Amino acid sequence: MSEMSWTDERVETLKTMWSEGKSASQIAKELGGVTRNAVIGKVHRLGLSNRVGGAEPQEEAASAPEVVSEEVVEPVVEAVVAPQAPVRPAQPREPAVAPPAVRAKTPGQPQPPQPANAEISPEALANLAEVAKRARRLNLMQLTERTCKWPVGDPATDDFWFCGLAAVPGKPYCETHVAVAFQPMSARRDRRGSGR
DNA sequence: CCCTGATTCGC
DNA sequence: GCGAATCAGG
Repeated sequence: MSEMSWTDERVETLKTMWSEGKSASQIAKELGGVTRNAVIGKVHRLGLSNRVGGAEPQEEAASAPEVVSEEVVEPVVEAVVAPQAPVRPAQPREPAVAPPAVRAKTPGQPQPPQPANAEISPEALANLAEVAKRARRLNLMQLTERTCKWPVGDPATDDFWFCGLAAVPGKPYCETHVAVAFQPMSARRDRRGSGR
């Protein structure tokens, strides 16, 4: 049944879809009975090869922008982020408890327990509270390679700072924070008894 | 490995 | 003219 051929109608569909930026495989699927190679081959024979630029328009989804006008290049000034914003630490060699999962927004809300304490050893927890007092409370700009970059508080408020104590060489945090950030997998497992 | 289009060449 | 196979690239 069906000698699948390039009828006027099918060619029209091809032209339309191709000009709309659809990929050869998409068109082939739509037409049915042909492979993307067939579509590409036909496209070339029809002379409507390159539509724009070259090959990348992988986009296209539910919402089709329908670009009918010219493209307007507007200068976008990206926000200049800190030199080495450490909020998302370095390489948790093992697992590492994420630092005080810096809350996105929680204005006016105090943040007593920084990390989800449930996973931290009592010792570390104690030091944590104590070190908070000694913390130098540095801001982003004051951080250096040798300062502890453990974030404290809500970044959205002015009640936000970094520990700033002497960091362990090679690590982004001071000893106390390294202890909570880089916990061996085993240690964490031990501490969590229940669950699922 | 998934995908894209481009080319080749026997049919 | 057609399109599978192949190539070149992301």
